[in-house]
Amino acid sequence: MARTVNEQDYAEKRGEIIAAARRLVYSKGYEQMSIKDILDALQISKGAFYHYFSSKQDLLEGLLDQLLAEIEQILNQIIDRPDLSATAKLQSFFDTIGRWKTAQKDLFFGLLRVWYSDDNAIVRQKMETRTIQHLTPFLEALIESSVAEGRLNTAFPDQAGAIAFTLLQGLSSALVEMLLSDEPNDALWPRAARVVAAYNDAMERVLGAEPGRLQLIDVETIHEWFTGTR
Amino acid sequence: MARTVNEQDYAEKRGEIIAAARRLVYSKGYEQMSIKDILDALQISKGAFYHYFSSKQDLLEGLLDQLLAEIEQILNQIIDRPDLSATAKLQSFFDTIGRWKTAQKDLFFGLLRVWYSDDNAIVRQKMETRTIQHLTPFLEALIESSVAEGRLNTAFPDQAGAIAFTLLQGLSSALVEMLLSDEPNDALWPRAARVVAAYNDAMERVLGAEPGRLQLIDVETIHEWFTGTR
DNA sequence: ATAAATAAACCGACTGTAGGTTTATTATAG
DNA sequence: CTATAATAAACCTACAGTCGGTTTATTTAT
Repeated sequence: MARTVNEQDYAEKRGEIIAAARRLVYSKGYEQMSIKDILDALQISKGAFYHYFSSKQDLLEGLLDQLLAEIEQILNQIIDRPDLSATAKLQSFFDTIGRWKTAQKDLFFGLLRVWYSDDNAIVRQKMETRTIQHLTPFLEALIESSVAEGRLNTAFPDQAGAIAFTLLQGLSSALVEMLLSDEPNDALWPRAARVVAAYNDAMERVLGAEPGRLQLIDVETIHEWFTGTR
Repeated sequence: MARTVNEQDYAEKRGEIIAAARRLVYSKGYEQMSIKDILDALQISKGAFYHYFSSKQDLLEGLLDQLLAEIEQILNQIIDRPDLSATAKLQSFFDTIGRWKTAQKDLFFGLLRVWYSDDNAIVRQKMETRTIQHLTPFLEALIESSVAEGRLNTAFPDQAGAIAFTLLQGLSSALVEMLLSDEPNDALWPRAARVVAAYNDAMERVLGAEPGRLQLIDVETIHEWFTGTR
C-alpha cells in the first residue's frame, strides 16, 4: 500500500488550526476572521487548511465541538462528586459557570464585545442550540434526582432542564446587554441585581425549589462584574 | 435651494426596497440574498440602492423596523380593547401570535426553514433582542395590571415581561426544531404537546397564575401544525 | 536493502462573487 | 439657468473556495 492517514497527527493538526481559529474568533469575531488570518498565524498554505477542513463552516463546527467538550468535562467533574447531593450539584453547576467567568475576568470581558457582536451571531446561535442539546441531559438527571430528594418539585422533570437553560441564557443576555451598554457601572449594578433576583425567582418557581434555595449567580459576583474596569 | 427632498417619495421608495428585500429574505435568507438580487428584482442600479441605504446592514435595520412596527400595531389593537381585562389581554396576546402563524400557515412553514437557517442568524438574533426591548413594556403593563387584578402573583412585575418573552422564545425554538427535524409528524406531536405543557406550566409558575389559566398555545393549534403537510 | 508505487500532505496562483466606492450623467425644483 | 437629488455604470477590494501540481512518508515487491 502507501502512506496511510495518521489519525493522531491528523487530529492534532486539526486541533492546532481550531485553536488558532479560536484565538482569532475571540479577538475579532467569526465573520471578521478570514481564512488567510489563520494561514498567516500558523504559516501554512491554503491547501493545507482545506485539507483539514472543507469550508469555513466546517471549521466552525470543529470549534464548537471543542468548546462543548471542555464544558462537558467540567460538568462531568461535578456530576462525579459522590459527596454532593443532586441539589448541591445543581447549585455547584451554576456556581462553576459564574466562577469561571470571574476567574477569567479579563479574558471574559474582552470576549464579551466580540462574542456578542453581529459578526459572531452564527457562532452564538449554534453554540446556544448545541449547549441546550448536549447539556440538557445533565441538567435533567440532576433535576430528576433532586425531585426524588424532595428538594425540587415539578411535573415536567424531563423538560425542566431545557427550560432552565432557556432561563440561564435569558439572564446572560440581559446581563451582557447591561455590561455592554454605555451607562456607568454604579447606575447599572443595582438594576442588574434586580434582574438576577427576578431570574432567580423564576428559576425557583419553575423548578419548584424553596425560595432562596437556588442561586444562579451570587450577589458578590455580579457586584464584582459591575464594579471592575470594563 | 434646488430640488428639495420629497420626504414622502423618499420614504416610499425606501419602503419598496425594504419590501423587496423582505421577500428575498423570506425566500433565501439574509446572507444568501445579495444586493444584486434586490437590484434585479426592482430593476434599479446600485447607485439607486446606495442612495437609500448606506450598507446591507442598514437595510437590515430598516427591515427589522418594518417588522417590529407591524407587530406593535397588532399588539396595540389588543391593548386598546376596553372590553378585556388585563389577564384576558395577556391571553389574547398569546392567542394572536398562534393564530397569526396558523392563518398564514403555508407562508409560515415555508418561512421556517429560511428563518431558522444559518444564513439568517443575524436577522433572528437582532429581531429577538429588539422584540424583547420593544415589546417587553407592553407585557410589563399587562402583567402589572393583572397582578393588581389579583390574577397573577409575582414580586418582579417589572422583570416578568422580559422573562416571559425568554420563555416564549425558548418554546418557539424547541417547537421549530421539532418541526424541522426529519422525524415523522405523528411521532413528534405528542412530544411537542408535552413541551408546550411544560412551558405552559413554567409560564404560569413564573407569573404566579393559577394552573390552567394561561395557555401559550392551545393544543388544537399545535396539533394542526404537526399534522399538516410539511 | 532498495527502488518503485501510491496516497497523504501540502502549495499557491487563480477565479468568481459580493459589498462597497467613485465618477459621470440625467432630471427637476427653484 | 443652476444647484442638487436621483440614477447609472465602471471600478475597487476582499474573500471563500478551486485546482493542477509538488513534496513527503509509507508500503510492497524485488
